[in-house]
Amino acid sequence: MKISNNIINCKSCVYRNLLYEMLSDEEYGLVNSSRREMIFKRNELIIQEGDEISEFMYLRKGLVKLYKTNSKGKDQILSINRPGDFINLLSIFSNKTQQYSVSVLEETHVCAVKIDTIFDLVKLNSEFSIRVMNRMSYIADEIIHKRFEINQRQVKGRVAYMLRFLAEQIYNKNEFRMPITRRELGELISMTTENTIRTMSEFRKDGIIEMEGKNVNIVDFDRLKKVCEMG
Amino acid sequence: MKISNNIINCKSCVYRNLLYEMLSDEEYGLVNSSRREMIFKRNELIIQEGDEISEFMYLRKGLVKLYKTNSKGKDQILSINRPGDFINLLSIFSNKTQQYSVSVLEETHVCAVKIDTIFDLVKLNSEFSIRVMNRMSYIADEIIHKRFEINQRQVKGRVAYMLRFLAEQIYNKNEFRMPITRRELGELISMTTENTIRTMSEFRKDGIIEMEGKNVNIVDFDRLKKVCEMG
DNA sequence: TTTTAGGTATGACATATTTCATAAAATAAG
DNA sequence: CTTATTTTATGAAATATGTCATACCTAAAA
Repeated sequence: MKISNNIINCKSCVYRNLLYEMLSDEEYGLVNSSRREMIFKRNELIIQEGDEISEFMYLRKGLVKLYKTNSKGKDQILSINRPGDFINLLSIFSNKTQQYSVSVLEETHVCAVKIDTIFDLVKLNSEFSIRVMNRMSYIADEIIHKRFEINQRQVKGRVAYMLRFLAEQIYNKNEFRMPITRRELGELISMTTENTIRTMSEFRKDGIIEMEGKNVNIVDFDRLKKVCEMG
Repeated sequence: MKISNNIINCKSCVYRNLLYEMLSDEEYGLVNSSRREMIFKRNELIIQEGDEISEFMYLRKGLVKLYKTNSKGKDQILSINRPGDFINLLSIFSNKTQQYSVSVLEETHVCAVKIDTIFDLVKLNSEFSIRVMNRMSYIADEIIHKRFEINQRQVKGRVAYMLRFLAEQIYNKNEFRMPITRRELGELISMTTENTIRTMSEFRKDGIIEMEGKNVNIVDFDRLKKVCEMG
């Protein structure tokens, strides 16, 4: 990780609308003065489960995974997050430590605002409070809903679901470079690496996708959808 | 459902400490004046996914399940909730409809406060806001953590985990009457009813539990724990 | 450049889980 | 109280998934 010294002006930030729009100039100044920006490279750890929470963090750029590690050292990925997502909002008001780990899939720029500032803003501006609650609600629903969808499918349906997610939500096109390994894909859908690889191969043999290393091209989206809906 | 006319005084309510402790007498008065109390019997539906959210609801007494229904009509239970749990707090600030259904396992008394009142309180009292966020955090973590635990186990481990949950968190004793059917237990751990039943029978044959209809007695808790930890 | 570690790939076999069938027991409905 | 429906129960067969072994490829490290 390195601290960025090329800090982009907040006025032009996407979060101005997403979270900070109701703040007065003075309140917005509080955010800026307690804010720092960091750059993380692939595989770096941004947040470790169990750490003290001292900053509220969100992505300005990049892609990360949010996950938990079990007692046997196995990871379970809860979500893939990108700019516009608040990576630790769900834990900030918990009076606990970080509940999830976050690590980097694609080079990521993180904005970090001191948590005390966030508490101050909540005290100063009730519109901001409500927006924070709104975002918490959204984040929780995203994670819970994704698990709900995954749990009712079996391997093929799960892989299809995640490929759709990547194509539709993350990259907005049918051809993309997988941001995660097959093992990580397995950790996302609670399946073994081998089965995940096998299923991808099967989709290739069936003519649903084309693959070359990490590059994936969904050539028969309708069939992918069907597999996704069948379970 | 029937409206209760024997409304218990809020001053003596467990929620006074859990959620409302920082409210002034005047603010607390707002809660009371927009509050109603309802009684639901087993299997009644308290909240239907998709309903408009007009009230903030929580249990004074009883036991409920919170669940989602998939496109094929199958339910997936996300949590079992009892007094002290806020059954729709996670959805109130979402600007959406109810995200989960809630139905009754054991006769339940529900307090319902108009959602406008909750918004007013958030605006009036920032300590209250922070407490609300704290509770949202807690609720989301509970659901997410439970799925995390369930997903890393196979049938035996899952059933063991839920039996421990019932014994340790819900009833505080090793002998209890199952508040859910085997099918519901299956919906809670994402397994078929048959497998769930089979696993319970196996635990009985192995001398881990005694069973008679819905009555369960965990006679070898150590072994149940071991099964739970093995996965 | 060579070495090393991790990622992708696939087969064969073991195990876990679902599905389908059937039946007794318990509970709800008339 | 009788009848219908749901719940619990179990077996056998089909299917899905995990495990172990092995190989090759790729990217990072020495």
